[in-house]
Amino acid sequence: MNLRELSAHLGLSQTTVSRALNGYGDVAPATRRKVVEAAERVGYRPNSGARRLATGRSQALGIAFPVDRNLLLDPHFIEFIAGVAAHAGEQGYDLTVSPTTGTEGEVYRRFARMRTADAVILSGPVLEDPRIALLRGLQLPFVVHGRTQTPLPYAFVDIDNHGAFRQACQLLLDLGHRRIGLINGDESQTFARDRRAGWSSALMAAGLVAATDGLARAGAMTEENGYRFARDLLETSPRPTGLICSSVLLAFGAYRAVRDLGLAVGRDVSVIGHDDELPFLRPHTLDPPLTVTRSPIRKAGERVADFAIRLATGTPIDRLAEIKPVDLVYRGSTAAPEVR
Amino acid sequence: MNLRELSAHLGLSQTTVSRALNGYGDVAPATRRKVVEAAERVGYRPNSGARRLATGRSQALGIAFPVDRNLLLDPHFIEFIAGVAAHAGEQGYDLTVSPTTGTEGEVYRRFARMRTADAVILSGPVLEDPRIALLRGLQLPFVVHGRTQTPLPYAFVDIDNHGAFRQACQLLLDLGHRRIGLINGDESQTFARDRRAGWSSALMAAGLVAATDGLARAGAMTEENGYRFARDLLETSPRPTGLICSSVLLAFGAYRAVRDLGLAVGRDVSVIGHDDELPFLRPHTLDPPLTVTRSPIRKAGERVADFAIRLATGTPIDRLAEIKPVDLVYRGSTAAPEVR
DNA sequence: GAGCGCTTCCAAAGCGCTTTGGGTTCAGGG
DNA sequence: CCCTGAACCCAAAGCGCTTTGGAAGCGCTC
Repeated sequence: MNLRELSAHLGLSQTTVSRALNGYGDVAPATRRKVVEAAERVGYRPNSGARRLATGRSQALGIAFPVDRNLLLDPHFIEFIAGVAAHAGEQGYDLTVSPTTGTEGEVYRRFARMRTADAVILSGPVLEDPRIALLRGLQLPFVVHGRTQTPLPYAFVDIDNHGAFRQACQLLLDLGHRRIGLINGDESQTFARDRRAGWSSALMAAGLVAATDGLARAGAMTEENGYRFARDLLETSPRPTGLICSSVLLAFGAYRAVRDLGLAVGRDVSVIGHDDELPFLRPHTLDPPLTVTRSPIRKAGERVADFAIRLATGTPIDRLAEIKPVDLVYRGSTAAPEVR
Repeated sequence: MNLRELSAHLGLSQTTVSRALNGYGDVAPATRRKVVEAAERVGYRPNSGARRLATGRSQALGIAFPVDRNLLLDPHFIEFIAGVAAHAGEQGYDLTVSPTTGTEGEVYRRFARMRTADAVILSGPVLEDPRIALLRGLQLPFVVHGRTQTPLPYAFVDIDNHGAFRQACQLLLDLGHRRIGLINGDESQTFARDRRAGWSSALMAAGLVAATDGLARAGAMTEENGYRFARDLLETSPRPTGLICSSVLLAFGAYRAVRDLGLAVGRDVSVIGHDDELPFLRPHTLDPPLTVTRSPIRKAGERVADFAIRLATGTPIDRLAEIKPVDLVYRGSTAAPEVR
């Protein structure tokens, strides 16, 4: 069933039916109701190719899917995509994921030229991200998950990484900790830098300037790295009594390291992790339950999709910037350090 | 730059340029070369909407993305998608993921009616899967990752789950184990049933008919469940000396359970896991390194995409069925049971 | 009752591609 | 020298939708 058939069936012109269905004016309420009902009844769905051709818009969001880079290793990214997909779907938008090896430029160029996506979503921004300039050049609307350095305004959704990690570190300081290690994600990415900055700013403010030296490790957020980094830090002397991890996966590894060294989480070493709410790794099921800074990455995905759609439909960029606050959830993995 | 401009630029008709670019006959080799070069040079990309409209095909593969069901919790699914995306991209196909809450019917109907995907990919089939009939009814080509029960032939890619788990169980039997537990994925899904059948057939063949009773657990393949199920099994008496897990994530949890009970993997309890080669959870990094049955789920994704594209371009279904063999990799987590 | 402004509808012109159904040219056979 | 067929190319007709530029009808006012 296509538009022509539907309008013939209704005894109306294609114009009117189209306008009725797309919510334009110039059509009497009664007519509109009739049209909408009929469309519903016969199960009319506009052909996406035709609409795409006629409007030049594709009703799709694009996202580059790096098949060999770190991002993919990363369940965080996936959970984020889930959020994007969920919201896009609700709004009748498709999500086109285009895999890419190496640089994403090729994909964006295709998106732009084939008009295959109305807006694209940028993940894992680094401090000076060449993709920004590329997308601007291509005139392809984009929204960034995270932030980056660029003179011009751009649409983004981020969480308060700095604040979260400052607060986490402050909590440990307040409990009496003095040597607090940081197990961070890849510090070429902005979120990780922000977190490090948050952590060190708390230490600085407490007058522990030297305390940042050698107490940070960074790398891909895997359990394995969590173990390695934690073990590495815990073997320095004097031993840190607190560890702040950029993900639950890292914290997971840190727990294992603590145990392996014959220590106990909570008693000997306080641990805080950042919880993106990955559904298959829940911090409260750890033993002891993990204290976390928490911000659901899926929700961020939804918000990003929302921004992307609005951007594609004309909302000005400067309205599309958001920094979400982060919760701090106190659980059993943090305590005052033992007196020695 | 569109076709018309390109052909004007070349002094040829749109027809010829189109035919040259799409590899049809009726165009002189020299002309073709010239056209292809020019297209390359000016960076011509056909407008996907227009092509879609003209051909009725979309050059896209579809996949329903369940945002609230178990699948999504599941890094296995994601790794699979990565494979699909990688191969699709290589072949110039897009991957449209359409999120769905609850049933996938709505999504497929949309795919079919809007011709938004030339073929769809079906994940996590259950024994009697209603989606099969639906897709057949919609005339939407599909390929299944896994298998299901249906009278008519269908395209699928599966691994030898039965053989793999029989072999894993046989290995433990050969080492002298007699009580061997199974920690399985959700047994409404076919792969999990097949694995259970493989496990029990090995036990049966060894004359241990009763040994299957109460020694199997099943549920979502999370670390948490791995822990719960393993702990549960290890607290039965007599204690099983071997555990076979349907995923490394489960095995991960099982390790934790073994340790928590003051036992040691390898010495007191032999563990085997199924390794889908999730890049962020590597079995050989466990301590002791995990013995696995191994089959990269990403490769399966690539193969499924390959099948889907071929299906969309006319390859008959009966050529598109494949059952991959599974490797068994022997590592330190398996040993002969202690004599008691 | 002519003129005007509204509302409601429509015919028709594209959007950029593929594909049908011929043309035209040229070589070679009768 | 004409005819035939092969090789190459082209004009034009859609594909199904949106959107422009009116037209028709209606109730007013002047």
